[in-house]
Amino acid sequence: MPPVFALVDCNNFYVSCERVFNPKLAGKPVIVLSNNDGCAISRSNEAKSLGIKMGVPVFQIRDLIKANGVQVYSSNYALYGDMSQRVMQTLAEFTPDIEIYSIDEAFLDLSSLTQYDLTDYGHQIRYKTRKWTGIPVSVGIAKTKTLAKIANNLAKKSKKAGGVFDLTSSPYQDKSLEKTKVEDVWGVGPAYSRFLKENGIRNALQLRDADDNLIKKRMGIVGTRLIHELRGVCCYCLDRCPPPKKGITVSRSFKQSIETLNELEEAVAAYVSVGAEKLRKEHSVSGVLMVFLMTNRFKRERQYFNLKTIRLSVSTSDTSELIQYAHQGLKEIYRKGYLYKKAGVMFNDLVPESQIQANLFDVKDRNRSVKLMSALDNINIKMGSSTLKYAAVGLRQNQRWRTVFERRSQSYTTNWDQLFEVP
DNA sequence: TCTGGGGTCCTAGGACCC
DNA sequence: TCTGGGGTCCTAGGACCC
Repeated sequence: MPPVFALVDCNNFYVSCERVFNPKLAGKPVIVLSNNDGCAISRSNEAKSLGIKMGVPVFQIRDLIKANGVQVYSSNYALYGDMSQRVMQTLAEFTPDIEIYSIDEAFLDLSSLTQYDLTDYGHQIRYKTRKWTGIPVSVGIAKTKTLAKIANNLAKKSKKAGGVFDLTSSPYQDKSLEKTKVEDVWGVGPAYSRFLKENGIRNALQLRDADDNLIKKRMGIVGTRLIHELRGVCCYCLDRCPPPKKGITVSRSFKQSIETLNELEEAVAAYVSVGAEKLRKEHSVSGVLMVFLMTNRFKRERQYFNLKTIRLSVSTSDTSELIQYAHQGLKEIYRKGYLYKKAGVMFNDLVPESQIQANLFDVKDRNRSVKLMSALDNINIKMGSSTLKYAAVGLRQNQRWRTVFERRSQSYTTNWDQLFEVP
């Protein structure tokens, strides 16, 4: 049975989430911003038409926003995460062979359904997802994941397609690839794009028919797989249960730069708290902690970046223990006299908590720590996150490092106090 | 004034060992 | 005139993704 994939992709996902709970936004230019309301990271089609580019800093488009009445929202990850779950649950109704690829995308294996009209099936997926969740999606169908990506792009662009495009049955396969710019192919970023164009390869069709050796030499095994996928030879199969995470990072920019070690310690303690909670949710412990800090790379002032790696004698997910290690590392890399713009922690060498290697000289009561952490997590799940937190993150009044979201919508679906109200 | 955050995979080169 | 070879492991950096 030859493989057939569908890629289901939510249209302008964050903006679409906002629209579900605020129907007045339909047909208007809308954007959703990154942390600290910094950059535009999701744009409605109307906003795209105004020329608002992905990732553009919002201060650069102030006038455009004002002149066109662009609706601007801070990001609301609680809302988007919850809406994503609903979309994925809906898609899972169609087939158990589903790979959740990102917050707004999933691959479906349709190999066993080829006796049906797949375009028709795609429309059913679209209809049901819209009806059950309010989120519009596009569906691309093809013999490989890379081709399904291309099909999905065409489904979004073409008016005639109506949001669904089946490349397996299309008589215009070569035309479709020819229409796709090489930089829009999945796996071709700025560096490869430049190289390919230098060699006269401008679209997906030319890439498909390119010389294997040329591609192999500059793009390695990844490039070889890429052109095979374009030829319809499947190199990436469906991953139903993705492997456990290899690392967890928590980092934030500060709206205003900060200078003192004290403030950095608070911020880092807060990031460790978030990361350790993620760690415990995954039932993992970390063996290597890294802490880093940096100045503002967009400024011309004196730059500084430093990172400290700490190997833990016993892997752990205990917040207080990890805060201690992180603070110890931070002290080593902190230099007085710089304006710090960002800091973060990374947990690496993750292993399942059931496989902790004991250390002969360990002095910590591990059982007590596990009980304490699970009590902490339970309270925060029941009463809302950060109901209980470590004093090391400081008092609310003077947290200059705290991320701001000035134009955030309500957590309509995840917070009892902010549920959607029918007027 | 104001510029996000979190991942994966691959490769080259060095250290080390036999 | 002349300085082995091959394997493994680790790390840093590059490239890409959403």
